[in-house]
Amino acid sequence: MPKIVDWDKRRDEVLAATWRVIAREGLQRTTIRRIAGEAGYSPGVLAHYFTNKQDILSSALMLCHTRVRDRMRERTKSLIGLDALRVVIEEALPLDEERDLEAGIEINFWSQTLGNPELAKLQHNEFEPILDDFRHPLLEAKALGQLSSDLDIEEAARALMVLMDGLSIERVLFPSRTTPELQLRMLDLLLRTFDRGLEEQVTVAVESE
Amino acid sequence: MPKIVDWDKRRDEVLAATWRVIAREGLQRTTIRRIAGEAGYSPGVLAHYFTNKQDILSSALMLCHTRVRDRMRERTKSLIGLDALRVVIEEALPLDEERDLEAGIEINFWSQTLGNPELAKLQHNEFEPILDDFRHPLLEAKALGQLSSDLDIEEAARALMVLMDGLSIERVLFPSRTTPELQLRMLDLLLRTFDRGLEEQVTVAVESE
Amino acid sequence: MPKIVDWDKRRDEVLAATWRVIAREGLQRTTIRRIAGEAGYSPGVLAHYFTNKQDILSSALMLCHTRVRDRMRERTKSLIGLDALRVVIEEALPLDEERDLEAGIEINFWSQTLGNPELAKLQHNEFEPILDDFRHPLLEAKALGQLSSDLDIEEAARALMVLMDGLSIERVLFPSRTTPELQLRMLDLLLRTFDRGLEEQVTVAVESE
Amino acid sequence: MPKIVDWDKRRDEVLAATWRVIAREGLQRTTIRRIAGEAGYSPGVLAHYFTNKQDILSSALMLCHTRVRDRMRERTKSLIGLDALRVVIEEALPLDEERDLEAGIEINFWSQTLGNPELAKLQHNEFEPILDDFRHPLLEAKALGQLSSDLDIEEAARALMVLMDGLSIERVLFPSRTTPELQLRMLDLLLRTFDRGLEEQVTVAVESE
DNA sequence: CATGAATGAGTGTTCATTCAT
DNA sequence: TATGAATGAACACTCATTCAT
Repeated sequence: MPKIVDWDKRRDEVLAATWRVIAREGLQRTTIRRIAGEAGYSPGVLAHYFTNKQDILSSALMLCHTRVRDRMRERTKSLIGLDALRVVIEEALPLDEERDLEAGIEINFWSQTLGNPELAKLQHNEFEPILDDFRHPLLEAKALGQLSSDLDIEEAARALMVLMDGLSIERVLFPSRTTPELQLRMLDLLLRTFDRGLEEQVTVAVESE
Repeated sequence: MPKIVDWDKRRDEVLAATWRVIAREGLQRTTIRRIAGEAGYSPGVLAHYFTNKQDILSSALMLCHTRVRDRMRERTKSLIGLDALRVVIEEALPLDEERDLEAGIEINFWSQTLGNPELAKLQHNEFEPILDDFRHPLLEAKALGQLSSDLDIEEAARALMVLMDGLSIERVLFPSRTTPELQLRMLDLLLRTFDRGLEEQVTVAVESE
Repeated sequence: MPKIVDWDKRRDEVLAATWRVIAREGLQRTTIRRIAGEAGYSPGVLAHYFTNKQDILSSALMLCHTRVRDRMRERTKSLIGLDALRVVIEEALPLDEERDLEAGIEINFWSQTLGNPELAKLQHNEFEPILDDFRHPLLEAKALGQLSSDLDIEEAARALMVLMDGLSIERVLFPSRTTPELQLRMLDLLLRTFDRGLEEQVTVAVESE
Repeated sequence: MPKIVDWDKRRDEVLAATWRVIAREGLQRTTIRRIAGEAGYSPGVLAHYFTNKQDILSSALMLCHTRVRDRMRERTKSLIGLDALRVVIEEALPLDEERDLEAGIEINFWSQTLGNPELAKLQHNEFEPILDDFRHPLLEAKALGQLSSDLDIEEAARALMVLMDGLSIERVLFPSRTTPELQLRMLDLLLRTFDRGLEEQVTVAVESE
């Protein structure tokens, strides 16, 4: 009877080790040897579970997205509209250690993506699903009358995505200056513009003159 | 009779070549040999003008910042307040090819920074000056009464910085989906929140009920 | 109750798989894993039937020789002299797909043999038996008066062996230029020199002047 | 003033070392490290003079052909016809240490060629020139009346090529049994068949009955 | 000053072999 | 017996760096 290992469990072990190495050393210094060492295996063993380094890295990035999205789904199960939106965006922002790590992983892949067609394709495939995560609660909220009826959903979703990416890189590069509190203030600033459409604001401003 | 070379000119030539290589090949494939080849020199000559590869890369990043800042200064010489602010932020956003290139360079360095204390230090040193570029016209505009008197300058400056970084990465990763027009709409969305402080908005909203 | 496996059958299965892999991938790309996969077994099982990779390869080469010799024996059972000789040499030449394969296997081992004492010893042990396959029908034919009485059997046998090896490599490297027809013409050229000894030819030539 | 090395001389040094390693270890055990060590350089230096290992090996094979052909040209400068033919074929046969080495190199490449399209193409390109080396003196000799007027030059040239390859592999695998004397006897056997065409032999044979 | 030859460590990857199950 | 997980060395290749010229 041969030794049977849980394939997926091993893969997850290796990917977890990959994350730790990326977070500690940076993606450029993330080598197969270091990953294997971090996971407690010999370098050759990775060949059993991944076709090559690219596979490991792509899987690590996918795992990053998957984890975030799983948490979003989990925490928004019984929420709708603005409540759901807030949870979604809060899961995407680097507000605690776990999400700091995820933000660091993601950012490490950005520059890699530029010269790597395979990673570029993966990132492009992920674009719409991520946007959907924002679009869906936005649509709900608008339907519920929680947001301005003039709100451009596409623009709002992109604004959230830009905020998420901007805060991620600033948190990672300047952690002490990009506290969770600051991030939430920035988020509030943006969300408040959704409340009241631009035209309406202009109208009110004119009236108040 | 020793040949006298223009030290700074040589350095700038090399750094320009470095940019071209980074833009074409990505930072990971940017080698000393390729930089030297691009600049038309032999690999060994770089040792005369830079202490090592790290020095070249750091200098290239500094040059990126310097260029942006020089253009900001040039174009805001005769402007103040909101007009200056707009020029400053537009120089920082990837709205044309030149700034696309600069955004690409910058982003290439982000992941490098994580595992590289020297680069990290450099980035930290750059933090305040960049923020100052936003603070200064904001303060002017506020003093001129162009912005809400309640506006938190620090928060506004950071919000601009976050927007700049967020739009930079999205432009680089998804250029066709992050057009100059979209960027300017996002910028307007943010700037409009500066016009009218949050409390005021709330007040108005309450009044209109 | 332990499972009883047919040892020799398993070995033959593995060796057949080895041939297929060598023919498809070349000896250099012939790995234990690929052989095991081709045979439908796990990599580790080969250790039960062979001491190591070298053993597998040596056995595969032996099988190549054995097959040729078995066919020779089978087809020459009721033949003697020149008739037997022709069958023997035709079995050894790459005149059809099966023998093309065998020639390819053999040639793959040639270069391996040079740096591999074990294979070298095996090839040396095979030298005399192969030569015997030619010697025996040659002796018969000479005794039957089918060949020149001056014929040096040793030289003739070696000439056949050289022809066989030369045609094998040319067939494998340049198949379209080394057709079965060409091979048979070359064979006839050689066999005709056996018919009439050299001295006799010279004599005739002198007489005809 | 930089250190200037003779590029071609270095390449030849490396190729000579490559030959020695191939002859000693076999092509499969011929690694870049071993070649570099044999040449007295560090492994990395080979990258200066060759694009990759394939380049080294292809060049080594080409050098093998070039050397043989150069010697042929040199030694046949003042010879024509049968005299030239004999020199040509003797330069191609492994009759001394130098040509033993060349034969060993050539044979090592045979099996490699099978799974290597680049080498295969090189071998195919070499086919006709090699054949020409035999064709040319054969045509001369025929024109001079030194060979049978019925001789098929194409067939004769191929027969010489087959003999050369066959004797090469036998010399390399069984050096003690494939002495220069034996090789020359085999060569004479073949050359004599060129003297007197097949039809003539048959005619004479019939007449003598 | 400038060259480019040379170094040697480090990369991803492959693979024969071992061995606990 | 049979499995396939695991090892660790070897591979070709890349590259920052050094240094004699």
